[in-house]
Amino acid sequence: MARWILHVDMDAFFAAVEQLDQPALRGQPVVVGGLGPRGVVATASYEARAFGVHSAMPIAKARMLCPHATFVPPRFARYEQVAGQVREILASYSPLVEPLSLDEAFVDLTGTERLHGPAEETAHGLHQRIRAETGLACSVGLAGNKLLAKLASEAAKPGGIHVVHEQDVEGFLSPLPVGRLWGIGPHTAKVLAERGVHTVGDLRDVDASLLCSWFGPRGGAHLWRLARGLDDSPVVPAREAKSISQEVTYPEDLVQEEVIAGEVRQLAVALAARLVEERLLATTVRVKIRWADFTTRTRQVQLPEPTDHPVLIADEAVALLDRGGLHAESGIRLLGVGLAGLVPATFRPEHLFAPSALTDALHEVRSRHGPERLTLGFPGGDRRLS
DNA sequence: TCTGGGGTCCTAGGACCC
DNA sequence: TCTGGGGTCCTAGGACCC
Repeated sequence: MARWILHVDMDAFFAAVEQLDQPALRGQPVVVGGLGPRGVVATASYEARAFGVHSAMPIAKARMLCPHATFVPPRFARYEQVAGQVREILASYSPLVEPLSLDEAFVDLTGTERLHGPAEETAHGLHQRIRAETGLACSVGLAGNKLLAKLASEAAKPGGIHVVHEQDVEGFLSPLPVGRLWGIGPHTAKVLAERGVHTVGDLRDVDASLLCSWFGPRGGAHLWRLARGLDDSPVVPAREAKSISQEVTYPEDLVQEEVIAGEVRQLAVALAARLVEERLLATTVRVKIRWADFTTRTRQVQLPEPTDHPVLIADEAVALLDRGGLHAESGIRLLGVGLAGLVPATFRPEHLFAPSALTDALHEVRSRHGPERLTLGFPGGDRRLS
């Protein structure tokens, strides 16, 4: 069966929410972003974009380009609230909704025709309902897969609907610059440009074997499919986070070792609190450090067993800093701590027994009575330790 | 105008085991 | 004596996304 995938993208989301909540800002240039000396633009309203302001631009430059804009720090809790409203609307059309970020989502409309009518009508209805129920504009793309649906919503901006039918795929893709394709960033775009490939049409004309010689067998095959608008990746509703992290760029570079260790501890403790909140344990601790000259290093270590213990995590993070000579020679602008290898915190042996004592006891019983002898009861059922 | 913060995925090399 | 090949785990870095 032919698929219908819809992509919704809220227009200038953070800025639009600010304009919604503060009517005086409507029709005015608004820039949402970090207001410190090292802040960057998260979202600029269309009025601000007219002055050349765009996402990821240093706030300092945005102030030069558009000094009369209103600059506001982000209010993520509020954006989250509105995003939830939008997700609820989307969920009323299909059980398969995949949020990509706060302001974007895929909806699989395949097979929803009997309930909601043709996909194209659904797209219009959904577009209207978001406007009516949230007061915010969005752009909607509709096509046969995620790759094309996302490109279609971009073509629909601002505030429109764009449908890409199967017979129009080649004509739709050909003139687009390769960098617009999902997965082709600045680096790949540059490598392609050096080889005379600028548009998706150019890319389609490159031999598969040549692409593979440039980007390896996997990368080459991937680009070959992208150029043809081929993508069979499914719309995946909720996915578990694989890692969590927290990092800070300091207004001024840090140089004192004690201060740096203290900051890393603080980040580690905050992350441990998130673990507890989300009922997770972590097995990998990472630190990230960025010097004044922007060189960046990471170090990571595996823990002997999963934990959410703040002191343990903080100790490991600080130890990682010392290992591999991550010191403050030239001043440090960013510190980060990350946790990975996340597992549900349904069972935490370290709180019942000292870990080594537990392990020893298990060995003891097994060696005497055989491996089948010992099982432990879990809150979620009866799983055998191995 | 010096370049955020939250993530995901891929690659490459080394250790280690069989 | 100077030689293997595959599989898996771990670490570090980097590209990419919003």
